[in-house]
Amino acid sequence: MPSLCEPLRRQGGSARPCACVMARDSRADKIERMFVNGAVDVDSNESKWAVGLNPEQRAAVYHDGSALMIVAGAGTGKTKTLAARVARLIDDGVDPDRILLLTFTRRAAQEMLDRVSAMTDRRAAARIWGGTFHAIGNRLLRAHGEAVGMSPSFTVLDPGDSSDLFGLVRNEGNYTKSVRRFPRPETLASIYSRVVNSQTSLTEVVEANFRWCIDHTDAIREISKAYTVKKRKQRVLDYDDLLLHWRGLAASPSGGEAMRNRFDHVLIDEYQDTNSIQADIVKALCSGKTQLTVVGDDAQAIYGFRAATVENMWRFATDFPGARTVTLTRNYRSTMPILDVANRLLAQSKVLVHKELASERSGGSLPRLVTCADEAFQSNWVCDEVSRMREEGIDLRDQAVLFRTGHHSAHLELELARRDIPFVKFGGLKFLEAGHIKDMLCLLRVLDNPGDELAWSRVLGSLDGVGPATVQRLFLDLGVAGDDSDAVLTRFLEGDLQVSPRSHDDIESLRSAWSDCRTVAGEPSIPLAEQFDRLSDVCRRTFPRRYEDADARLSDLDQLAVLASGYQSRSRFLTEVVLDPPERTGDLAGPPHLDDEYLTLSTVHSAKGSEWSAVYLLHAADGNLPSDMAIDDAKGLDEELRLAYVAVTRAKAQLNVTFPLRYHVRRYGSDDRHNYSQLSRFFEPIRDSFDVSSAGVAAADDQVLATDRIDLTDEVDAMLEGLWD
DNA sequence: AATATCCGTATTTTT
DNA sequence: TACGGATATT
Repeated sequence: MPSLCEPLRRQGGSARPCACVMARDSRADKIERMFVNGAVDVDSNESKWAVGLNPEQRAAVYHDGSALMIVAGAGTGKTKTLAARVARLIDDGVDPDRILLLTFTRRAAQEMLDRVSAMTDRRAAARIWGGTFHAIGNRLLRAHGEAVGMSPSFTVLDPGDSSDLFGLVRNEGNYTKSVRRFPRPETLASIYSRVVNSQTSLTEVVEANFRWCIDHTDAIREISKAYTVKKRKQRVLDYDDLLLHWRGLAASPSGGEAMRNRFDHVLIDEYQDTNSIQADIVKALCSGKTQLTVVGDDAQAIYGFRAATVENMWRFATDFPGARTVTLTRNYRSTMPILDVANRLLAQSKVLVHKELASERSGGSLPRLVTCADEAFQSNWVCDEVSRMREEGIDLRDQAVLFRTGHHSAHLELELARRDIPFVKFGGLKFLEAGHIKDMLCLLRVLDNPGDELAWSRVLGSLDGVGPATVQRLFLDLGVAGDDSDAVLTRFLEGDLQVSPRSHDDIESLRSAWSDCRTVAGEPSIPLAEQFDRLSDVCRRTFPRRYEDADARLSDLDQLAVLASGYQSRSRFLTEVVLDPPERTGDLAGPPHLDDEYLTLSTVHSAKGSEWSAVYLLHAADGNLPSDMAIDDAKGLDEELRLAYVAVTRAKAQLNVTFPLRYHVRRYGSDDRHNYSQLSRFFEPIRDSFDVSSAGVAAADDQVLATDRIDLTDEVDAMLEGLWD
């Protein structure tokens, strides 16, 4: 729908359209209040996306002609601005199929698209290309990869698969035998990934980030090469390959032209967390007439470990001559006392030019800093406080507990469970890592790509009476490593297999299920949901032997089947589930309870982009935040500081920072070895921005006595008991 | 050749 | 705790 500003906007970026919209501000404010109250019955002459934008946001939304970088501090309405810009483009007549919206997570993409579709034609919004770099890369490679000699039917390896493949290569050479402490498969995979993503030499990467592996550099080089060869042969791509091949496609003469003309607008969120390969892709995409918009905040760059570099932001004007920069500093999320903490944290940075955030919200109570005697006091304090806030009307959904690493919440999780406070944890273990999930996915993967060695070995190894040696022999007999992968499946289904007699039943079950599900002439014979049913039959045979809790795992498969029923094609499902696995642990634990009240537990990394009324930051102790692994390195330390910044800026009204004085040294095990810790060096200098208190510290001596009394009583009782004999 | 059992060792963050 | 690796047992 054409807005009143249409003719003026065409002139691009002038002050006049702004003035024109500003004149309607009081009405816009009223409409925004209606939005907030859930009344969305807006006058149809109003462009919904224009509602409630401040002058800087408006400038970003209306900008036209050159590349645009929006520097958006925390809570300054960057999602709103980007979504409004996309909606404006659509209303201006840009073909939504020619708009590409790249985000950091799938969740962020979905949120953005939801907001866009609320502001403009819903059907148009649904046609936008939105997703992560990896997901979009996957989609484009399947569509255009053939132009550069790629098979469109590649399989995507999840990070676990990559590690397994490294493990395979690692075992084939005799690396582990010669020397002690050879890097583990996951370590090899992360070194490799780091090399690829940072585009620096292996020697440099090992020296800078994996010093403890330095003696094995040559072996790592060999293994990495062998890993690459294996991937190519099996027609599988890992996460990094999706970016590398996309870049290759965009740079190639044949594919590049199609890429440059594919989109009219490319918009990228969280630009501070892109790496140099992603920057190359962006440059290739936007070298023609395509218009680029990026949004980012160098103060929130927290993915350096993944070779992301804020340089991409700092170099933006050089990379894209004539680019315009718009800076958003008005914070609509947090109260000023919270922003004081954020500002004072950022002022400690050695690398950032400090930008002050100013709150548009009045009032607000002082953030609290709580020194806890130990983890138990910390968990108790948080649970008490969460419940108290809930009684005061702040839903659990509007509260979150944040921490630096996944296991920092372990103790709290137990206490929450004990008190029946429901929670979900983000950023912990991925369900893809569960063995039984992999079992099922591998059954599907062989059907999808019979050249996939990893999937074959997992499936074969799960059969009764088949171990490593038999797997090896079957590989040879079937020619799994050969060239014609489809023939491999035929040989398995129809050929004579040399296996022990006790394997026959399992093999027959597998053959029968696979035959029913097999793809014939490009078309699967039965729908995906039925394929799941048939393959579950195989799992029903193998699980009881392999897993103690076979029943629970089988019912997980039912959940997975529900997830799968949303997809028509097997390969689509496999790819999506690898690129976008359910994020919350427990997603498969029971029926979906999305509407339930629950408290959010999240790593700081996974909390990026979210906000809650009340935020609790746990373990704000030196060695945890900053992590002790980053302490020697100035760059790493600065990233930890930004992590603290991201954490505190998630809070809207109530910020609580806690740390236990006494904490267990060992992550595992039940011994009582512990250390005494100090408040994080980031928070120590700004204590006076907090309301400081403690939990259990003054009463520590009493506590010890109380414990002693209990022990003593037990002893006395035990002694007395002996007397009755 | 497969499976059971025991030992020793783990460095954060995620697409 | 959990997993890889080595050794013992079926």
